[in-house]
Amino acid sequence: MSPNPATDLKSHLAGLFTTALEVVAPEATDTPVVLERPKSAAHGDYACNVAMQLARRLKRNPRELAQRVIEQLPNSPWVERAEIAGAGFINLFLRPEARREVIRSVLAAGDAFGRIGVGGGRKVQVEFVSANPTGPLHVGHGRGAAYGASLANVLEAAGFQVAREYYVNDAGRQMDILSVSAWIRYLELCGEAVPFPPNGYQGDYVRTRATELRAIDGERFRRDAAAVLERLPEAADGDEDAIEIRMDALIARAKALLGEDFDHLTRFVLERQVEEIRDVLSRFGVHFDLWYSERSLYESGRVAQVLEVLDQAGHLYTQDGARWFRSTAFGDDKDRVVQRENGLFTYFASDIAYHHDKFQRGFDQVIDVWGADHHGYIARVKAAITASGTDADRLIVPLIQLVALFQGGEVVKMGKRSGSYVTLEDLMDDVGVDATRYFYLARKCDQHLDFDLDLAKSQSNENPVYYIQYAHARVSSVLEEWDGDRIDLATTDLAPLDAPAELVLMQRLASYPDAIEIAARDYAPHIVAFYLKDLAAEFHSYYNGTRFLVDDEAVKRARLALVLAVQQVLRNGLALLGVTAPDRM
RNA sequence: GCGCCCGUAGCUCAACUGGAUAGAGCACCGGCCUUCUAAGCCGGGGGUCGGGGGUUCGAGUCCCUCCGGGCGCACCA
Repeated sequence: MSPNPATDLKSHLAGLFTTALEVVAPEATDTPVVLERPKSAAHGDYACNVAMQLARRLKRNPRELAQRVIEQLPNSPWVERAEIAGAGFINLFLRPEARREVIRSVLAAGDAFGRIGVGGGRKVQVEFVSANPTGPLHVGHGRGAAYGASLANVLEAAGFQVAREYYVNDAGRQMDILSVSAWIRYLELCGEAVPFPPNGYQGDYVRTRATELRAIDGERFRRDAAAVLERLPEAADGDEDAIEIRMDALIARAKALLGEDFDHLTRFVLERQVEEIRDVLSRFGVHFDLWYSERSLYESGRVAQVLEVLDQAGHLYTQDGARWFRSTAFGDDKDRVVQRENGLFTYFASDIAYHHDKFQRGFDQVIDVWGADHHGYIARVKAAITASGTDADRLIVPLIQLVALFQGGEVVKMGKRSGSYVTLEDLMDDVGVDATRYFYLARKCDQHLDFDLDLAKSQSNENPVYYIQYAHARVSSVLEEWDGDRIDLATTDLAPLDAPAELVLMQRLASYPDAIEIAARDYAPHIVAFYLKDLAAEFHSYYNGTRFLVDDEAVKRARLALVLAVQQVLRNGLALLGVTAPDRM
């Protein structure tokens, strides 16, 4: 059996139209035959608009052409009838036995139903979350996590070979600031009075790191407060520039006083931070194949190497003491600095190296899931990819719009350094993993998201995710009550299924692979969420109007086969979303 | 000022790469539990798809313009 009978059926039907076109419009046989699933079941199983497309080219009446096409359609064992509708649509109605086939397909394929081949085994990388390890994940990161994880699942189901990756920004100044922040908290624990810098990381997790550091390494990193503070530049409250200068001095002082131990401290803090992020994401059902270190790009010399290559190709130049990449030659608004006047590489430089490395690893397509606030960055990264000889269209960047958190009707302000924000962990604990993931996914990623905490917490029972899960649990309950052997249902006679509600459900089941295909094509996992809601709605309606465990054995078994198939598809879809499919609720 | 995203029912959102009468949930009104889970079902009201122009047989969807909201425009990451 083919992994996707629905696709085979579709191409079979398209073939009928192609044949008809050769007779009706031999001069326009190249007109693409597009079959789509009508929104309304009254419009049949498939609709074709080829007559309307032809009408434009041939300047003829579309309904008349549609009639001619229908007359020339070869007979098919699957098609009951074709009819003209609206401006010139040709609607195909499948024979009931053709519709029932989907139940066999679902039950035979099981968890694999909905796995299709459009990806063709191409290698695609999905890099997502990639939040700085300088603090816990917040609700914005949660959205990227839910989106990226489900997108990866969807692509996998669509037949791509998917690698999930987290880029760890473990290099640069913000990492130094984290180290210094932890160090000062540590010094406090040791009894050294060093005032905490206002632009240090204020969160409690920094104190936790300090406590851990002291528990493991004792007073190894202790230095006199006087030595730490000696001749440090002053910074008045509110003088932002002076505060940053003082921080730089503090970083330099820490490195001078600690020597190699500074690096040791940094690695310790980093490791624990990443570990916490990994744990939270794991609890959220989000896993990665690779945690890629930015620092490693420097240590392996890749950054310098890539820049050398760009330089050789004439894409770099020096101005005002800095090294610039001529990104304007590749469509960017302005050229970008890759190496600063002080000799340090910019974040962009390591990102060039990182993307170069991604494509060198053999990915046909690379997907970077970014927050919408990074959109201005796309042009320069694409420019760098083009400059190094790779087709930049192979990089896809879905932008996740920001999440605004509401509580008590007020926007909750969040700041990383101030430590005042609601973490993803808080959200998961309050709302639950299933509801949180569904809530994030139940809208397009480029839609702003107002996350109402009060609503999510107090009315979590009204979340649509329970509606879908409930449908799944109801089937479990029915099957438990029946207490028969499910294996037998896969081969039972389906002929008794002919009620409208049953035909509608079968139609819906048959369109599941289409939903996967569209979701993968558009990088839109929310398509799956909406599909499941529709399927659940049709199931609940069926459930309320029809009793399954009836005396007539043949009818009972046919109905059970149908609802078992519904349950299977619900489970498959929920798995893509990272939501559990409970047997009881 | 320039760029990207968004604007659809009172609220939160869909609308399958231009299709048929723009659909759900929440909220509101009225019904349905002695029968497989009522976290459910059935029915009802509710819309200038931000405004205007254009392309098309056909526009919520594409183009132009204006209005409104968000986010960017560093030798930060």
